[in-house]
Amino acid sequence: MDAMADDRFADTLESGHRFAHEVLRNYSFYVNSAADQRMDLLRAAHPLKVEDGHLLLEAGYACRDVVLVGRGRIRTYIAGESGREVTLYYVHAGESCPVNLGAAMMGIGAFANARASGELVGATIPARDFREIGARNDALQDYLFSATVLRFGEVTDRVREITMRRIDHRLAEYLLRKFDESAESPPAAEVTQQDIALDLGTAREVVSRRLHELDGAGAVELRRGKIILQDRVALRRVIDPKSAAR
Amino acid sequence: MDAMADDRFADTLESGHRFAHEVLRNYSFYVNSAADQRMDLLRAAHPLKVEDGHLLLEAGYACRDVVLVGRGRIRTYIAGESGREVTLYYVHAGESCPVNLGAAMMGIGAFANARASGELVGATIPARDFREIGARNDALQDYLFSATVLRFGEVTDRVREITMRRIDHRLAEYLLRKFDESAESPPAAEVTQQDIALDLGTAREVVSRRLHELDGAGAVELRRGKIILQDRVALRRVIDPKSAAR
DNA sequence: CCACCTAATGTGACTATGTCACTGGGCTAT
DNA sequence: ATAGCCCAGTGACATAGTCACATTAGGTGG
Repeated sequence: MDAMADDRFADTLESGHRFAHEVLRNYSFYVNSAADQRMDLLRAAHPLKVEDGHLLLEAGYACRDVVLVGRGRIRTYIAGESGREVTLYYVHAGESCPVNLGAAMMGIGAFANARASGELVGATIPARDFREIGARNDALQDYLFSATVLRFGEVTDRVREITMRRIDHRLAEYLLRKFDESAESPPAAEVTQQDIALDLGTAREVVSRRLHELDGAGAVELRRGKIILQDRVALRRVIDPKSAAR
Repeated sequence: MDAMADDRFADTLESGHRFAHEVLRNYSFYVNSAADQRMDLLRAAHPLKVEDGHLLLEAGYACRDVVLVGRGRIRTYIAGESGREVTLYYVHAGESCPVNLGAAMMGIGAFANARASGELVGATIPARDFREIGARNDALQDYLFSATVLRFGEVTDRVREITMRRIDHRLAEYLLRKFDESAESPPAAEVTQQDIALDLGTAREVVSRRLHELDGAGAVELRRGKIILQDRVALRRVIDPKSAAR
């Protein structure tokens, strides 16, 4: 379905379905489905709008709905009793979360937790309906497998990072990524040290100390809830002493 | 297909296919497939027999075949340059490895390494053929998704263990599992400390020290390449001081 | 049986990371 | 202003990983 055909199609929908369509159009399995199957999906979808921090999945608990993201993102993480957490990955528009898919499609308890990270707009489809539609939809079957495998890869990369790399390297890399996403100048990352700790799977105190090293080296400037880039080269040097380049 | 029908079916096969059948009969997608699709799988399968340690998957490299296990097991793990490794999971008869499936079905590089752990007998199916057969086989599609999701759960559990639990607890649990599998009396685990370290994702030295604590506590007796259970209750007490029970 | 070799194990010293307990600063809603 | 709460800083200590060697149990070939 090309963009124009898509727009014409959207115009024919009643408003409830139009909203679902806006969410679903991000998903390859929807776009690649036949028209009648698309309608089945639209009919099964319910609008979803939740605020920051809303709990979507809890480890050990089954879940009734498949969640599709239209705007915002979901953070999937594991939590220990001590309050420490490790972010597994973020789910953005057009993506999905195998923990959610697995729990919904297979009727098993979730392996991890998931929360809205910032305001989240999307749609939910009852697991029952999703299963039914999936049973006769190859595009959806393909999607289930490939989406899950790709996340699997992300998680194994996570394991590698956590077990094999030093925290200061991972922190520097994390900051570089945030700075690249920043629209400010100089680039700045609007995150608390706690946020960083949760994403890296370490303790806030550790982040605090490493950040002060980076500060001392003149790589960054620290503010409350904000970190400002001072010297990109110095920051790169933490990861690889030779690559002062770029 | 019930057991008797299965035997009759096997008798009709030529010897090459009979071997593949012996491997494939462990797999739900094969058992649940229609007869013609089973034959397609048999025809595509090649026998596989490799010795201990044989490398089956290497991180970053594509792989041409889907591996099916008939006897023995495969260890899937990630490796750092320092020689440390973390076992992600073991693949037994009738199971499969999403890293393998993903790399083969999607033509991408493997996320991790895999080696035969002990002698391995099974079959390989060229990725090309497996993809083709999969495209028109719902049982196979289902299997791909559910097998991958279940491993996904195992790996997230791994992450939880590695990041949230103390090594001595994990070690004690590991030993208890090994002892439960032991046929000897008193139960004994025939593993080197290095093996344990790789499975737990820690360093051999750490295992050595923790084992000596357990030895000192009278929980186990240490031998070269072997650990013998002395006091199951003491071992349990490491994990949970209260549960002296059982 | 013995010399020799090697994989497996033992250990000290040190570094890196995580935990605990507490301090203090800045922001916001009364 | 002021109470309360995030957010951040820090010392002291516990746990885990690294590095560099020393030691030893078993196996092998003479």
